Amino acid sequence: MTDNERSTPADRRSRLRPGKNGKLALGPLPDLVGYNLRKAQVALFQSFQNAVSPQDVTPGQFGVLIMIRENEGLSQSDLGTAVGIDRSTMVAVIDRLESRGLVVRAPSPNDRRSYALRLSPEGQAMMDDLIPRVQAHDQGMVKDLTPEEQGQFIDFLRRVSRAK
Amino acid sequence: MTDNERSTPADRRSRLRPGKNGKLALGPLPDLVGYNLRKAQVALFQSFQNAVSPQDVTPGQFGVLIMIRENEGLSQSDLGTAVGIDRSTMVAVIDRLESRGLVVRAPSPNDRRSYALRLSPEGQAMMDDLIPRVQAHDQGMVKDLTPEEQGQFIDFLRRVSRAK
DNA sequence: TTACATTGGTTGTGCATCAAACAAACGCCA
DNA sequence: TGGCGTTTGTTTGATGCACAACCAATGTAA
Repeated sequence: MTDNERSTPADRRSRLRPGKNGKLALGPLPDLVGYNLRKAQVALFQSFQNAVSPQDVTPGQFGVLIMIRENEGLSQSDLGTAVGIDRSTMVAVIDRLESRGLVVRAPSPNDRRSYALRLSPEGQAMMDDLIPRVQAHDQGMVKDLTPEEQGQFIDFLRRVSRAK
Repeated sequence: MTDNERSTPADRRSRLRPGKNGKLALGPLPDLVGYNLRKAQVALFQSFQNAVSPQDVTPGQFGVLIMIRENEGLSQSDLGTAVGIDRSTMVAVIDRLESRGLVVRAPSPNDRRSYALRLSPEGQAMMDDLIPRVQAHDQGMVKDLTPEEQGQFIDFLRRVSRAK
């Protein structure tokens, strides 16, 4: 069963090592929505990295920065709720953005426990540069879909997100 | 600019804290395919966890286990290439599956550097149980889509994955 | 006002990911 | 047969994310 009865080196690489030929069996995976969703997300993530370089921002960080930009003064917890990540996770996220000089943790005027987050001038400048590039990249991701299909696609994604 | 000119506690929570009302501005995010893709993926991930409990397998681990099941004896590197994760990442992934008794690292008969991975009997039994449940869960994710829409959706996802 | 519940941020743990560097093993070729 | 480049698995260090436990600040109700 372990396909190891041949001898020549060529055979070992070409026929007995299916991985080298990209001929691995995938079983039920290709028919699963989840598998294809995951693959699309991975592809998007990687090309996103490429599109925003040399800024080195992840899609998640981009979302966080957008939310801070659009809602100045919000707290880490509210931000986490909005973008769907845990508030304890948010600590390290903001740590990194703050250490890069993009985000400022100002004391909240109403609540001494929380911070009022805002973009630094550098963060604002970076986002002004980044947003159009991210939008262009996003268009590139669906360039093989007609405008009508693009609308359907986003609609499907939203309906799947809601389907718990 | 920092919306902190009001006074009453009620105001602070109800009007000055948009997060509490779910009324945070989202800026350009909702129109980005990537944002919606990401959200759908998060939703799927969480409901997947729920659907396979108490087995405690992530979508990524499920993919790895399927590939091992369908391609007995493949190496960690080939497996990583197939599922799109780095071979250094694969070390810890297999470590965990092996420590749970699901996967066996057998010595490769041709190559003393590599392992021939296969499922243990426990791993096979678990997958026999898990695969139908994952397929049912997958159907549940798209239950709000008509069969035709489901086909379109998977088609769109594949085209997006290919669009580098 | 005091006691209890809730909230905000932090720390610690664990998982998943990649890049870089390395030793052992392998393959090719002179 | 030997040497050299390549491949495999590993380790280390970094980022990213989740959850539980914790403490301090805040809110609320008796």
